[in-house]
Amino acid sequence: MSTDEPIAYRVFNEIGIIDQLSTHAFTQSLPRGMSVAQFSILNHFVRLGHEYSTPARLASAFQVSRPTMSTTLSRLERAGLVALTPDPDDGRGKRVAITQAGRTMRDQCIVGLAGPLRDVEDHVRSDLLTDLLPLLAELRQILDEMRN
Amino acid sequence: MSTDEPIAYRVFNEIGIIDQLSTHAFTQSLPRGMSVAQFSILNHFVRLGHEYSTPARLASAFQVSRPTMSTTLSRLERAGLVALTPDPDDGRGKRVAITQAGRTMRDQCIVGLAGPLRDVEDHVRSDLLTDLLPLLAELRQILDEMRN
DNA sequence: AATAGATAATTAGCTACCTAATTATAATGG
DNA sequence: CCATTATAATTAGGTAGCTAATTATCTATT
Repeated sequence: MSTDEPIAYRVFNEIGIIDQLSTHAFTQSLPRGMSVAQFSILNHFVRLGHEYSTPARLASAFQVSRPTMSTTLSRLERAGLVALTPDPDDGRGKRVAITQAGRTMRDQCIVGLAGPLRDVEDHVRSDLLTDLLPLLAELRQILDEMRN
Repeated sequence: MSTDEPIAYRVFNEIGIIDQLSTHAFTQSLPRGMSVAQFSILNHFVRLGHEYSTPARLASAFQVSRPTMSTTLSRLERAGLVALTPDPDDGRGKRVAITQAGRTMRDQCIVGLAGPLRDVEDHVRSDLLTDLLPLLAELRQILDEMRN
């Protein structure tokens, strides 16, 4: 199927389908109302252990536009999972910090995701993921460099 | 970075970023107002050479929900790139056919996409894409089977 | 023949992403 | 010191994807 399409087209096509299927599966396993994007932000705080960040730095960390980060942070704030405060040193900026409820929610998400993740690892031949990861990282890095 | 996350999580994370970057780049190279999703549908008609299809079959071919296909087809119809007619044999169904304007638009999209696709193929080491494709196809197939 | 159950498509309402344009504040240069 | 330029965040408006619920029609069962 599609064997006459350019190789790059076919690769990105597969990637698009996988992204869609996996995002969907993971969303299902998250607590009601949580999305992968929102979880990623909570996870970011816990993993890096930083006290706080800013919308602009988060947008750049996730390679997402600032308006997109702005609305995702609003949803997290509305749910009480993140606190937004004005930056005392810069009247334009804001500080974003995870709340205790946010940490709890992050832990619940980790629990929910564990099953589906293990499922995938169990259904796939043992080397597939370890073979894929470096190749994907290589492609991602090149695409990242190209967009400048 | 993230070396303590589950391997599957890291793989899907890379895939998500690549999907985002590539979709963005390809959208830029398409004629004004066209999206990758819309192009894919036009391309589907030309490639398979079918006279017409139905919203339901298209939704299933692209592994997308029917409401999603419904709105994408509406946009294509609004742009005159696709024609929707009632199915004469089934009062519930519709037939979808590509128009002449749709074929012309599809050709323009192919031209626009050629540059970025060649760009990627030129910037990447020669084996990366051919190494990736079968692994991605394998993963996609397994995920596809798992969601049942 | 009538009722119940599938199926086709759409509508409503949500999240994620984008660009373009606004608003507010900082930083810089004449 | 003021004007310009840059930066932070948001608002407005658009596309793509989803689920849940509607409407219409077909199919099957009784």
